[in-house]
Amino acid sequence: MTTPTQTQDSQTRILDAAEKVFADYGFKGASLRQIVEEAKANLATVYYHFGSKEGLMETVFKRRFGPIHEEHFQMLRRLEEEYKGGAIPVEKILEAMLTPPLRMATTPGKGETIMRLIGRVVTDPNPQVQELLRRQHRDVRTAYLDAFQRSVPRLPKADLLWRFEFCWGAFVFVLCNPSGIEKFTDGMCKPSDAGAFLGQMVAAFSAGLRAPAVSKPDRPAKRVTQRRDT
Amino acid sequence: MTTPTQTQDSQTRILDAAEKVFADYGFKGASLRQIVEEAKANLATVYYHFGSKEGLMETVFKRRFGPIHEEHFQMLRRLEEEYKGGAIPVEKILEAMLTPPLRMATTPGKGETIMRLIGRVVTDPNPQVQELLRRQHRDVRTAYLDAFQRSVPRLPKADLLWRFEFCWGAFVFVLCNPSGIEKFTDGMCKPSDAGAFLGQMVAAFSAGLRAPAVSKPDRPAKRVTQRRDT
DNA sequence: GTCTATAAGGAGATAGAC
DNA sequence: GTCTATCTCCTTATAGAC
Repeated sequence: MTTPTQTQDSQTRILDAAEKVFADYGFKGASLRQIVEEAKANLATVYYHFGSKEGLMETVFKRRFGPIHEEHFQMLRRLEEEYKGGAIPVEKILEAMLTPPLRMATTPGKGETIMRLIGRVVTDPNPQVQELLRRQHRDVRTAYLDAFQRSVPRLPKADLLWRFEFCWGAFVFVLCNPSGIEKFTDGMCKPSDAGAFLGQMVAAFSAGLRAPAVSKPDRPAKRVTQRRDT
Repeated sequence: MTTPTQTQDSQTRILDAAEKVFADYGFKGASLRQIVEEAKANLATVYYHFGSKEGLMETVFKRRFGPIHEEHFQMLRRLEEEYKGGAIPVEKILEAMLTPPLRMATTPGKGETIMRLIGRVVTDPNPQVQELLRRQHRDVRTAYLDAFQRSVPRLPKADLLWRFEFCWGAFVFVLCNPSGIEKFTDGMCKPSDAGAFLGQMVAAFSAGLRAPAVSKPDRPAKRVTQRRDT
């Protein structure tokens, strides 16, 4: 046992500090010196543990986004079992999609920081950041898109894709600047209240996803054994 | 007349270049040296014309956001005349709110850059940037919120505010990374097609705004001349 | 493993010649 | 008005003592 009264090891302190500073200033805007000052650690320690600024960023992301990623699949699998492969109501899919990040983003004490980190990362201009993120979330994305497609089968694919992007965009926009949202709405919207946030998202986007189609209907998949034009 | 065959003066070249580099890398991520290289201008020219990096940023924003701001009010005023101060359909308000930035963001040649600039700026972590932006758009925000409130009077204020943020968030999320959206949707969503983008936004969010309420009904404003509890 | 000292380069901003 | 040279500060990263 190593000095039981010490709060945390330097590695964890640096990760916590990095998470905070990245959330505040973005990847480029955050400096390692700010981070180690906040962490009460030494600059060289960062390089010893994480190799580089980019390595630190990867570790910061993995710590939070890894569990979210796993829970995403768990929740969707559970829904698919419950509905036995049939259509799942859009409300349930939306809940399953938004709950994992929301749960992580309301971790006691660090909730607001994690919330802002998610929003910051998703909208970060740095291609390194974008690549890292999209690579990990591509399979989640397609899994949820498939579920939605089965749930609103008559909605053209293009419409579904637009509305899916809108939903995700609205969500991360609020995550980006939760205290700003609260301020500009005179406290009537509190993103820190995960239940209210989720309820509002589900209400708005289940209606949005069920709205009438805009595009022309998808051309149905060709049937090999049948012909229409004879 | 000054050398008629020269394409543009240095001021304009710098503004164009800055717009591009800010859109690509954000305010902090963009360096003046990158900008002047792109503009084929001299570093000192930036300071001569704009005073500082922040001054350059302000000018870049004003050039694009000023006209958008004016058109916002024009379109809303025209709608209010047309409907003589009564309720305007939410579809019309949404159109009036999204058309000015979309028109600007589809300027021939520079459309994609301006689009990304808007998205980048709105989600930029820098407080300077945020302050500058919100100060100019606060009055537009309240004007459109008022219009929506009259259009869906039975919707609780809190619900309206949430949905308004969702709408704005979805919009700027797409603006942030239009080519990414197009790529991840296999070309089925083209943000550069302003008509399609607008149509999809209006369809999704007019339904979202008309969705059933989530919060309890607002307490009606007190009437001075009347009492309910006697 | 931990820390100090420092390298090497990029940033914003300015002085001063022309 | 325009440009070169430079100042000063801050950045990521590393070498090497303990």
